[in-house]
Amino acid sequence: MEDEILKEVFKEADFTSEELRSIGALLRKVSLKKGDILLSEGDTVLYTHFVYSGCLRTYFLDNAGKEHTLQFAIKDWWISDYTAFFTGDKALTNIECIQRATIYKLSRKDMERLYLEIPAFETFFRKKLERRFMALQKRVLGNLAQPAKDRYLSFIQNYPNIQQSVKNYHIASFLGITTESLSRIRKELAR
Amino acid sequence: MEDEILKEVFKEADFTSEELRSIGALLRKVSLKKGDILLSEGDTVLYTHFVYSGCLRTYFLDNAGKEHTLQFAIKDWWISDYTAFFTGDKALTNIECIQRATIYKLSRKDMERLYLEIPAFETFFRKKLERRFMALQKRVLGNLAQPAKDRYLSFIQNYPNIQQSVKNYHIASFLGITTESLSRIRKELAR
DNA sequence: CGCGACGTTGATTTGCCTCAACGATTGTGG
DNA sequence: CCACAATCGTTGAGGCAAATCAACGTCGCG
Repeated sequence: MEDEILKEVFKEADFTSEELRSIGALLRKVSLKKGDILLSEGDTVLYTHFVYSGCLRTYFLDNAGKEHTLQFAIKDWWISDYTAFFTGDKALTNIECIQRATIYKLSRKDMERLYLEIPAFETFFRKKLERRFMALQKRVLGNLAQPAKDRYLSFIQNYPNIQQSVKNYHIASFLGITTESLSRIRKELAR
Repeated sequence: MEDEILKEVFKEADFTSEELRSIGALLRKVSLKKGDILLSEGDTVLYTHFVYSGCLRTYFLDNAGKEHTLQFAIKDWWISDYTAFFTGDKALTNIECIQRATIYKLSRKDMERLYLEIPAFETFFRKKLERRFMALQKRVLGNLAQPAKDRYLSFIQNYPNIQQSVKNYHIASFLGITTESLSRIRKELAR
């Protein structure tokens, strides 16, 4: 994997150049086109993925057949079915490429080894996890405390770059509303 | 701090007994009675807290004056305003003791030092964080995909021990519904 | 061009909220 | 230990935000 890309993946980390090299040797490039499924419900989840370009989403399919988007990922984000990735259980979600993407995958096995060998590696992912945790908590709070319109406004404010890459029905399924409701909200805001 | 308690706090961790001792030296016991406020909105959050006994809750107060419970914590759980604790920002939430409690607090400063000195300490909290992350994601999914009744059923199934310690209006504010709605749900389920 | 995917609009329904009143339970001071 | 108040939970009537169901534009693409 190319050096500039590797530096970008771990730009906030505190690695020596040898450490960086040995980590980079474990990342594998994957190219995806729009519509590709990176992961399906029921799969064993061996990898987490760094998004170098493009856009992906994790979604859950409920009993009624409705999709609920858990996560979007664009440049510089990591994406996986984390619950399955952390526990070893089968995936409950699906990951779909929604805009032609280049990603780099890293296996749980290699991560476990790196956690032991390179303390700074564990620090890097602990901090990533802290940030993801905060974002999720903010989302829970939004779901509890805000009506749909406010959640939509927060969304386009917090993820201006994602908004361009995704369809409105993806946003609706992320916010927990129907496409019709989102359409009406957007109409009202357009005034 | 007493050795048996210390062992319980870190029972899943892989520490040497010297490591355990030096960590234990940094934990401070705090006793709380029902109604005590451990942390208020606007505070600087210097500590995270291990609950040895009793029950606490983290809640957010919205503009309309409504409470939204983010987290309950009973025996063996850690509790804080994590967003403020991680970032150093002021707390946006409050933490209240809802059942006489004994807790042990650990400062961020000490944690940072331990992260550097004892890699197994970072592993311990990374894994804790992974579990918290999974729980939160499950909650987001529930909010998106389930009606109030199903969320209530999941709650009493997942937290049977907490249910005894908290009032119904605490549960309602956790589920994102009113006490009246919860009352009607319970009535319907009682049949 | 014509078809499928996406977004919009309208009519109606529904799950949950609001407001108000009233039991039940808990806690407390006399 | 009882009396009374405060807190907590329940019930009912009415309202609202968002869902459902159905139909119809519009855009992009094979």
